Amino acid sequence: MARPNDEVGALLREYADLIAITGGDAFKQRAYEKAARAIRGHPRDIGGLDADGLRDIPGVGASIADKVEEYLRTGRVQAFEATRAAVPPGVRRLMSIPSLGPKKAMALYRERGITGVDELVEAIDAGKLAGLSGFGPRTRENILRGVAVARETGGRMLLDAAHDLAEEAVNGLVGAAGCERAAWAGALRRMRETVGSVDVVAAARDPGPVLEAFTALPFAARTVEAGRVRAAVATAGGQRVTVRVVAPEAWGAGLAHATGARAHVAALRERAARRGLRFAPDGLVDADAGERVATATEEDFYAALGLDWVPPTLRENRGEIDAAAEGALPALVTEDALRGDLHTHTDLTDGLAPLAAMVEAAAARGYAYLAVTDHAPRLRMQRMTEEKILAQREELRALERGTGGRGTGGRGTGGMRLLHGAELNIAPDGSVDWPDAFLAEFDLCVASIHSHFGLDRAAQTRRLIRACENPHVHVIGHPTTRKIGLRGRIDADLDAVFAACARTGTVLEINGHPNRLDLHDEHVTRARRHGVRFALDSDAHSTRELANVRWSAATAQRAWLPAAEVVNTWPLARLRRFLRGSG
DNA sequence: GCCGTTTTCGGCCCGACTGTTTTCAGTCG
Repeated sequence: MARPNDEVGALLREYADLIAITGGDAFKQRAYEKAARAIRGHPRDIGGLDADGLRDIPGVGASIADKVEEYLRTGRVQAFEATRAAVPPGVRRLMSIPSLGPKKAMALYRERGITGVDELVEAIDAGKLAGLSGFGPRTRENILRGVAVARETGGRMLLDAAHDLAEEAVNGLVGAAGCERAAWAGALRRMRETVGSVDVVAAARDPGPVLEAFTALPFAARTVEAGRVRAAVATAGGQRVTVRVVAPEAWGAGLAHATGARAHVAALRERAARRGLRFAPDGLVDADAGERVATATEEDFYAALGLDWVPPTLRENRGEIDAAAEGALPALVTEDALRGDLHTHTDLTDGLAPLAAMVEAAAARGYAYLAVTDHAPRLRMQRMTEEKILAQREELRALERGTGGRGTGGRGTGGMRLLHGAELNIAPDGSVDWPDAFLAEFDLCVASIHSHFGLDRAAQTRRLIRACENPHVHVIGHPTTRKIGLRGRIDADLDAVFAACARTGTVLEINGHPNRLDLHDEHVTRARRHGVRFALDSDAHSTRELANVRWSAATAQRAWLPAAEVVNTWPLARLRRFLRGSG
């Protein structure tokens, strides 16, 4: 893990789980969870902080600060070791299956000796859970379904984790002897929603020293493969990172080969063959002359095949090669084109940063506007009230005027405009929080499903369509509610929902949280056919997470989406007109 | 274990749903 904040967050989270599994104090467990979240979302790198500095992070007190300091100094925490030893690591992993919490995970271990997911599935198949209290047929079914969802991602990395690892690999390689350049490729560069292995390409005359440097990088726990021009390592967490070294004059072809999906590469290879060229991982070669065709850049490579350069997010063989041949590739929406974010949270509900900090961070991104959309009351745990959200509105207006806000010193927003909103909850019947008159006072409302994921198709479809038809609902947040590796999509007739969105002018969100990416690219493609408009949102719960729109933009690109169809690329005046229903 | 404009102890995020129970524990958002 690249960032100490993430590493320490994971450590504290692990300890919180272990407290829960071993039946420790629930408030202590919560304290560790809270500290883990606070450290992960902390805007500054904690690597250089001492115990005093750590204590300034809300949720981190003397005890946790000392433990974190010990960890940063020594790589371990003495006080955690005993608890760790009492629970096999696989038992904790059982908790990642929906419907299995700490109590059930521990029961499986104590009563049946189960210490991992595979063992659990075997035990269910063999009927070994019979008679175990709390594991009736429905629970066993839910477990098997949960495992199936988890296996779909099968240990693949989410985009943010893959990206951090890739950056670390590339940064480590560019300093290696003789390495002229290095870049990440593969599924990550195409921004597929999950990444099986992080693939890096390096350019060098002599591959030896580069490969040596690669297998010696700090994250490389063991070497999986060590060839003449290729190497692969696994991290301590079992994540795979590969590198291929190509000659500098073959850089373009090598990078393209390592980036494209198999079908894209195969189509390029055929195209090359028709031109008397051979496209291989190590470059492009004139088949007759046996001479390498220089491709110093990817543009050179695609040009050699008579093609425009294809953006990596399109390299899936979904028509991009024909489009590139005809000069008809689409102008894709980019992260830079975004003028604002329409779905963000503050510490008024479950966000980590105060309103003023979120505003400041959004302004630093160069946004022209920001919508603040904290949770509404039906998400009970967030304890939202009319009074609290109205007080937030006051604070927000004051910030915009440059006359206040907690700890801002009246700095205001640097010209960025603020939209006051909320993330409403779509009830099973399709209704949302708060009466119409109250909703009418918001600038923008996102509405999302946060409960009753198991309704049948007809009910779920009706539910979403009714939410679309609500004139106060502007955006449907994370429309299918899937969480990658954790929870499947709700069952709904999405085409009917998309049609309702188009008819009512309701925007569909492309949520950039790396474990959501919802809508995902294929549904965006489908929704486009109905004429729907989209919002690329971060769903940020901390200042750092505002950057999640990077993954939203990538997902949108994979659906060939142009900026014109993304409402938060529009100037505020046009966005407001659209929200009011006058398009 | 954290926290404090009701403060150094005694609270802490609430309540619905689910599957299983026969009156509720566990899980989740």
